[in-house]
Amino acid sequence: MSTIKDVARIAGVSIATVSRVVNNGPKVGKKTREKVTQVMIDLGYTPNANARALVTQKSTTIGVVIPDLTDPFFASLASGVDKIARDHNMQLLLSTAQQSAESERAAINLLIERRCQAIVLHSKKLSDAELISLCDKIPGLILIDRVIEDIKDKCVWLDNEEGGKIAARHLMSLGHKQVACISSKYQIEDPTLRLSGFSQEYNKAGIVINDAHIEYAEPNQQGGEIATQRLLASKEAFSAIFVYNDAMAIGAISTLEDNGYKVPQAISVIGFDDVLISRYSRPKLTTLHYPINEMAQQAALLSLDFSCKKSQLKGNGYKYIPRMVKRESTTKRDNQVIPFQTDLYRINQATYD
Amino acid sequence: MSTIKDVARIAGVSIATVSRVVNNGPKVGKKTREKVTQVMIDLGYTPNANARALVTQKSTTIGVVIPDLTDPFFASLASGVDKIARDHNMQLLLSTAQQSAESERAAINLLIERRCQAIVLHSKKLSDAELISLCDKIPGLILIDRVIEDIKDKCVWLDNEEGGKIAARHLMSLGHKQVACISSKYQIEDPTLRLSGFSQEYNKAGIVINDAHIEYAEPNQQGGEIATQRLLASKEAFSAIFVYNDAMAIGAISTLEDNGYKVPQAISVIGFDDVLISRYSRPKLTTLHYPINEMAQQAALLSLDFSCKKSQLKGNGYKYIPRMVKRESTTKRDNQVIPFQTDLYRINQATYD
DNA sequence: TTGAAAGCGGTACCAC
DNA sequence: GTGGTACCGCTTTCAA
Repeated sequence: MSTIKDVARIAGVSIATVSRVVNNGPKVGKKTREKVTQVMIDLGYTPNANARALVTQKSTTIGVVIPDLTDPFFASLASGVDKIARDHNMQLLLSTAQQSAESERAAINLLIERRCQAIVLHSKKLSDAELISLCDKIPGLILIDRVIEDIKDKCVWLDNEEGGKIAARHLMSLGHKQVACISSKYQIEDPTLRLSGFSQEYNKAGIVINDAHIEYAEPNQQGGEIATQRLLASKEAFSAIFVYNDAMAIGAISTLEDNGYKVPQAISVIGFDDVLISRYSRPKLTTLHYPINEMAQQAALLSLDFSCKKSQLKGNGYKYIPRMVKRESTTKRDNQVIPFQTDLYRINQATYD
Repeated sequence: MSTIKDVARIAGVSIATVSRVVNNGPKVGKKTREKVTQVMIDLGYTPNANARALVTQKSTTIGVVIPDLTDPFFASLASGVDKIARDHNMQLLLSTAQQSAESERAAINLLIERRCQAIVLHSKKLSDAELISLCDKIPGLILIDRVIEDIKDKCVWLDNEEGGKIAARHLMSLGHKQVACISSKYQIEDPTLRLSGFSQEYNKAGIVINDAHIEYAEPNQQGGEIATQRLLASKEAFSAIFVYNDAMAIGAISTLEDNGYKVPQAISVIGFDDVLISRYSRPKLTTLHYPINEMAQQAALLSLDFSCKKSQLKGNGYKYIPRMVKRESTTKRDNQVIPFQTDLYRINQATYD
């Protein structure tokens, strides 16, 4: 691979001149410019971004740390950052971190070694303290999907509790007084906050959601199926279910219909996140939209700002409120339908692949 | 951000020694090593990967060019490359290219500027000739989802035609003699090959699929719905549909059921790709598995090989054959069911969101 | 076991 | 306008 020296030598000029041509610098004679350009083409010269980054002390990459690209949610997050990167003629450097503090630390470190100006970090395992000191070290580090009070101005997050409240209000407005919840214990914070907001809102209306109406399972489709089976087996009465996320909600619908409960006619189901699959399910899922792509873009922008030391002013960070997306899986409570018919219930021996 | 010089100065040693410590080089006194290590920690020293890349003439990044991270198919491709990158202590540098030759060219160029050793390229817009000369320039460049005879050894692709044949055999084995096809005109090659393989296999069995049984639409859910509506409106008889991809297949199922045709009891539907949503649909989609993640891993590995100049031997590249995934949307043709009842058909005025 | 020094491929300042 | 050159941070001989 040819270098700037090769170009200079062959074009019969100095490397300084070549550099000027490459960077569209001013004060280059037309003839010289043409000659150099031609040599660059002949040689297939491509400037070395590493050398450039070294001397200019700035990389043109934005780093992102996420657990897994395979999850459409995180893919969307990465995609949002990528959009901003492209808009600024930068590139995405991806660091995937398994769900462990050690791994997250390593992922961030790789980004720092590359001297990424801007870093968007999704971290669920690192402690607040560690994150705070990291933010201190890296001006352009922004936290996404997490809020830490001391460094709020560097956080972009979703109000999960408010999301729960919105879901509650939606179901209440449809006349649902007996509701069940499916949550998850396999993550921190998010499930708890969503559930808590939901309960609070029902409590405010004088309805207490007792533990018998709450099931916990793994946050995937199968988890939703299992939780729903348990809910049905408990013989508690309910006309709607608030589910932790869309995958679980789809599992819930599947089990409900297998057992003779039409969704939404007999039982309404509301999910959370509004991931791709929620639009493909039948019935299409009513859910709360998690604007992760938009949030990621905001985080990237913010990160760029901080890395340029522009934003020295302490803001309040960016809190997003999920938005209701009414599709087909929720409807008015129908008094004709008995929410739960014991004799109709049968265990559905589904096989999972 | 402190440099190797800072560490050397404060530790009272030369930068050469610090470098040795950083790289676990041999012949460093135990005391010196400890002292230097301590200073590195105190200073929060992180080696500069750009400087390293410059002097060692090798970057520790694998580049990937894809159209869009938001599409789970491409996310899975990127994820496969990322896995190999991690396995080799490297990182993923992502370059998204819009669907234009210009954009693909720019995306590749960014990767070359960064001196990526290995590049996995998904390109549908660049000409064979351009790709060939590019492969010539960049030893570690590997093409995925495309095969060019002259540089076959640098290609990793899927046998789409064979996929069509497999689908045909599956439907024939279930007794389906009257079949319809939904394809797409909005892409090159893939739809044509899949359809061609499918037809060939049916022809071989003495069944000709005529044009009235083939509909074209955009390769998404809505396209599948529209194509199916047209198929139904045509009043042609069929008991199964071979659909270009899973999203369209889900659209097809939706329209069929809305019009009173149970899937698979009345009409079987088979998709292609086996993307995430095919497992979440109801009924779960029978489809052909496109092992993109695995292929991407293979491509990354190959790329690494070539970039090390190990693989000078011309191989034959890697051709993958899609695998049948039987789920719920296909079943034996039921002679009791009249494949198509004209009087039952009604236009379904669906609204799309 | 350690240090001095020559680059890697650029940029940018200073002369001319 | 153009050229000379001092770095950027690090690796890697070669000597000591």
